Amino acid sequence: MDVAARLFRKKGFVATSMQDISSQLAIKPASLYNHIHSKQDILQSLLLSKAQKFIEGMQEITKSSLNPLEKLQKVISLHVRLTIEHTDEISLMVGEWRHLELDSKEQYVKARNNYDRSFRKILKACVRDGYLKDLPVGVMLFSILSTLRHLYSWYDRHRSISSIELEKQLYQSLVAGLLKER
Amino acid sequence: MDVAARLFRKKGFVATSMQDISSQLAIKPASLYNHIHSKQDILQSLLLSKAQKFIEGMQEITKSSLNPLEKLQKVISLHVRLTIEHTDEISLMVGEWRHLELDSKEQYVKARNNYDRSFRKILKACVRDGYLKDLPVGVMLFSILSTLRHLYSWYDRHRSISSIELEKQLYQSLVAGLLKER
DNA sequence: GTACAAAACTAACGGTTATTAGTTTAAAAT
DNA sequence: ATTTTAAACTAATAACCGTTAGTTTTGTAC
Repeated sequence: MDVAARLFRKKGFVATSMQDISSQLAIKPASLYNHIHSKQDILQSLLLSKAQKFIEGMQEITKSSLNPLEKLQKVISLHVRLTIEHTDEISLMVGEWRHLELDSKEQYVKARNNYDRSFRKILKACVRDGYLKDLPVGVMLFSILSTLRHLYSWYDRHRSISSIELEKQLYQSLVAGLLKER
Repeated sequence: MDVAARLFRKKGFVATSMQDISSQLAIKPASLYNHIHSKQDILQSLLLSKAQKFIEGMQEITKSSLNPLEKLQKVISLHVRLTIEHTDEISLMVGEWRHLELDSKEQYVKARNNYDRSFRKILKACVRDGYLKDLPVGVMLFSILSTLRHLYSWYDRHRSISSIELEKQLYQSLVAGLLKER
């Protein structure tokens, strides 16, 4: 799975052949089928398992008793942690999910929409409770989310940074500027 | 080229066959070759021509006599304009450039690096001249740039918004929070 | 040492791919 | 009306794809 994830990321799912994967493992393509059911199955496992981690992380944050701003901070922290731990797979969540088929695709999209909705709720709560300036939440959400989603590409070029430092800088860039002076 | 761009965006370059393209045009796959040299050529034309537009836009801004903050504003405006005018092609610049081959790939990467460097210079100048808070410019650049680069996906779901309104909201979300009070 | 299971192998399958060569039709120019 | 040019066509090619079936090797448990 790790080899596949790395290759899918580098070449894309469709451009990666079973031959590519098997040769990295020093076995024949057909031998792969002793371990997996299909190429599509690899993608599904990779994507759905990581999507699940985001959902779980978000659920934990949502049902906590933190204030909205602290929740927002926790979400950033969640993205940073998962990005560092599963860089390749996260990159697939951005670029290769459209090659999922049927049920798995539907399932994935549903999970992502659900996640986005939770994120939006937190932002709205931040505005409602006076933590953030009263700006249109749509572009605000998009801006924060697209930065967090593509973090893997930045992290690749700055692997030496600590997760704590990265979280701090992201908070500075994404959130601190939107704080309401109180 | 428009049909190809739309299909490349929807299904990905590799997953899009010449059959896919030709059938949308109601001709046979082989007939395409009266107009183009290869599938790869389509991608090259699409990507390099739009990359050129970004380079040109950035050059014009760079050599203008505006102050750094105004330049930053102009760059946002450039992204918004090109995103609205060439939504499909811009999406390819994010997701399909890795399927470029040899020279064209090198050329594309070089152009993008060059663009990023110019962007960074503007940001640094903003900090130097006291327009923006003195934060690490790396994450700041990444955050702004990744939002602007993926704007096409947001724009798709909000096509009714005016470019001026979009620019204003982006400025609010991305830059206003980083302004130094003076 | 023998039995069993896991995981490798070879060989082959039908299907799709981008592309070419050669030919015919349609449109435009003279 | 004739010539020229552009753009469609048919047919074929070689390469590669994911996957299956059947077989052999390898490692483990008794």
